[in-house]
Amino acid sequence: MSLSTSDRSLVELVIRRLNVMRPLSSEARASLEYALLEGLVRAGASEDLISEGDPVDSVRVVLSGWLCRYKTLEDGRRQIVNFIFPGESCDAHAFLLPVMDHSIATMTPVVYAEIKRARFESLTMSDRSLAEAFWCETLVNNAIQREWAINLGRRTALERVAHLFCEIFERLRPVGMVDGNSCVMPVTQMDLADATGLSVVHLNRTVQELRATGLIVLRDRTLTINDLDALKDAALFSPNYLQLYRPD
Amino acid sequence: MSLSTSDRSLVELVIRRLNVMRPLSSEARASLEYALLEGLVRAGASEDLISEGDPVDSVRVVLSGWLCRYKTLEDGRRQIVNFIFPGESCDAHAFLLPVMDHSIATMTPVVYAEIKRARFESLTMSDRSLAEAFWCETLVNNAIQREWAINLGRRTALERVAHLFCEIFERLRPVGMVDGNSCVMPVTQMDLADATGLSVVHLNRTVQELRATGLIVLRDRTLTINDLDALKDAALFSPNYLQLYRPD
DNA sequence: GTCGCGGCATAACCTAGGTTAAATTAGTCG
DNA sequence: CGACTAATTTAACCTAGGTTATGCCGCGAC
Repeated sequence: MSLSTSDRSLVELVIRRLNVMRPLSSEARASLEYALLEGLVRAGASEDLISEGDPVDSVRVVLSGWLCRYKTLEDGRRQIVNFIFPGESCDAHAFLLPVMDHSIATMTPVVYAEIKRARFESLTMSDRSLAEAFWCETLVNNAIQREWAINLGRRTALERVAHLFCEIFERLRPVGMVDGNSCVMPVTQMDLADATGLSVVHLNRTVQELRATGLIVLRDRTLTINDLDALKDAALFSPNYLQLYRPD
Repeated sequence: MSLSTSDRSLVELVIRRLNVMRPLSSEARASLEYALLEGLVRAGASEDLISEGDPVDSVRVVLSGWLCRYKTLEDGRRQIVNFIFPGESCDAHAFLLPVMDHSIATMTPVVYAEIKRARFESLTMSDRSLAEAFWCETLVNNAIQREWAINLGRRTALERVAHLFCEIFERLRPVGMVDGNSCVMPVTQMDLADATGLSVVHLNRTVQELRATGLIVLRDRTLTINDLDALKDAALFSPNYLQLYRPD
């Protein structure tokens, strides 16, 4: 695939983000950059990249676009169990288990880098900090999954939606994808409903309510949060679980 | 702490279980066994072993008893986000992140082995299969967490409770803790409610319903599943996500 | 242009599950 | 054994959120 300047800067972004998780040696950064640039792939919106039951033999690192992990029940009920944002990897280490337990779909057009298992393992085995950075990502993912459990199990509709907006905003911020108090929101209300365990109708009602109270503006696929602290209060949102900042 | 014959057999059980995840070398088994026997600790029921916000510097491996991971909201709402059963480890690798994002509490008296971070890391660095076995555990945990998301977000009360019973049964089976079609159920309905995102009253109603249809008997802290396949159907339960059996 | 379709919005109605309260039973500590 | 307390059960009532339906808007295909 042909490389553009913007692809290169996206790769920089991934590396900068991993570097925040664990400081990477310059060799690690260089070899990862090389591997990423070599495996660039583009995909359209609403494509399944991998489905529940599929075996895995590569790692995908997202450079741009939004994806989601989801599971479905036999009768069609669908639950989005997590989003995947630029800079994050799809299935680091998933190849350690025989098959996928969930599916991954694109929600927008995406650019990602695909690294074959053998290549990925030789990268991480030759540099401990790189291995740890990817593992940290997996651990944070696990923490996000737990937060979603309490979101789905114990928060009201309003709190859930507010919480999701806070989380999206805070996860997009460190990869430079928020602009002031706004960020893109390139997904349908159907998707938001599937992520919050609500029906589309009630999701819509809830968004109306958040608009009416002036907490957010959601228009033209853009989310604007007028008062982030107030939204966090409404959501009972506490960002610790995202582990965005190392203490040291 | 003094060792009993039964402690030794519990340690065997942990090692057998990890060995199913990844075949372990005999040296790995021996050194792990030694580390486990050295760190035995007992705790009573309803004790917090570690709380949200605490730093972590050891790994606990459960030999007997039930624990749960939970999160709470400021106003007291509580969500149990997962159970921890004998043979499983509490927080393998959690020390890679600065602090805990959730709390872990005992639900019954427990026996566990505590391995300090440095010891754990030297164990896993000297044997790749051991490291992979523990990582697989973390990955399966992640998969369970996703299944809980769809459980909380998209299943009805009856399906949720039935699903939880199926999961508990299937997770206890490989560690020899089911007897025919029965297993212990040493937790209160309050706990089951917090795990399924229901109120205690409705949890009770739902259990009554499962009893009335003859699917289960729940009495004297013992769960008996009369027809496991029927219960799985009622729950839309599919055990893939537990990755209990390696394909090979 | 207009046909068709996907996404958003709103209304009317309904039900699964929450809440409150009180009775019953089981367990624990003297 | 009796006194407390924690856990279960049941009942009455209520509300958050689901369901069904309908209209509207914007957009791509032709």
